[in-house]
Amino acid sequence: MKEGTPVIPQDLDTFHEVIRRSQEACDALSEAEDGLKREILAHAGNRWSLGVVHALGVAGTLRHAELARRLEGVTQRMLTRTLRQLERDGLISRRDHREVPPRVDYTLTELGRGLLQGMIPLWTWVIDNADAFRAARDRFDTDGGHGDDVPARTRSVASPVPRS
Amino acid sequence: MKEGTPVIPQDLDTFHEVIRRSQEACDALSEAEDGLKREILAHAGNRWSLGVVHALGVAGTLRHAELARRLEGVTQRMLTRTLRQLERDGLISRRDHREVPPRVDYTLTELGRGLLQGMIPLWTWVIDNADAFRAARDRFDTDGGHGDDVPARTRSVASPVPRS
DNA sequence: CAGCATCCCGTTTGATACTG
DNA sequence: CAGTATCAAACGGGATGCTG
Repeated sequence: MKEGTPVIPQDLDTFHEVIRRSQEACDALSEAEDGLKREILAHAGNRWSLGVVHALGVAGTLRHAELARRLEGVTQRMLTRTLRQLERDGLISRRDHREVPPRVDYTLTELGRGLLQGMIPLWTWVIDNADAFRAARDRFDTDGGHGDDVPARTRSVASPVPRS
Repeated sequence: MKEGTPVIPQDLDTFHEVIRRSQEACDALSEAEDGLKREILAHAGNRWSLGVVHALGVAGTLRHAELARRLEGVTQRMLTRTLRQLERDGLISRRDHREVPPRVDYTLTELGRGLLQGMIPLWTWVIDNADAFRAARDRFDTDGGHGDDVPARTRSVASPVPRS
């Protein structure tokens, strides 16, 4: 287990301090803000949003087709949808050159860059702990759910079918 | 517009530097990792996951019913679902005391605490820029989509119906 | 109290085909 | 090339009722 060591070495004290701060921040705001928070996160989890934002963050400006190529696997439909949503959220800006072969390009806004920056520590962390995630998942699925760590060990991995 | 000033004052140079670093981190890993990254984010956006993780982060350990009370609005079904998912991801750990009135409590794992910590800067940022988000949305919806910023200004706010 | 099963709805995602 | 329209599948999410 050469990866069992890192995983947030913070003291629990420090940890709760930080959480407290965020707690206050949340309480200081209305429910609407809390919804917004979750909404943004939800959009970020929207399957292609991350890829788009990241691609634009790296490349600066990209055309529709270029984005489609970089994400590879996305359909025009979903790409357009995603772009619309991101645009609506003010994360990217759309520029239509209105030329005869259509030409539209997208770029991150200030807001979009800010979000991307805010994301990086998080998902760098996710990548660093990818093994831990997989291990946890394996453990869970192998036990057949949490199984209950029943004293009588009748569980014996009856259902090898993971439902995810 | 007393809120038009802040919004990430970083230089573009610094910005691209940071993005570059994350780009390398991504490229250094397989597609599976990229999927994992998105998957985690998606789970985080799952409506109740955030609340559960946050609640556990603050309280340390909570029972099923206690969580239900704190989230208020969640159904047992969704709470159980969420807990299962989080458990599977290795973010929380479940402990069944197997007593006669059932008693199960949940707590964050090391991994869960790490994720929560990684989340905080992000969503603090979201809260800080809540106004900017709302403004962007207003702007977008009022224009009737991106509308095309057509030279002929025929748009004149025809559809006051926001479809979200 | 904890949690599972069932039904049921809306949204998201995708495959495909079509327009300017 | 950029975008829309339509259809169908998958999933999230809620309501309700039932177990141990």
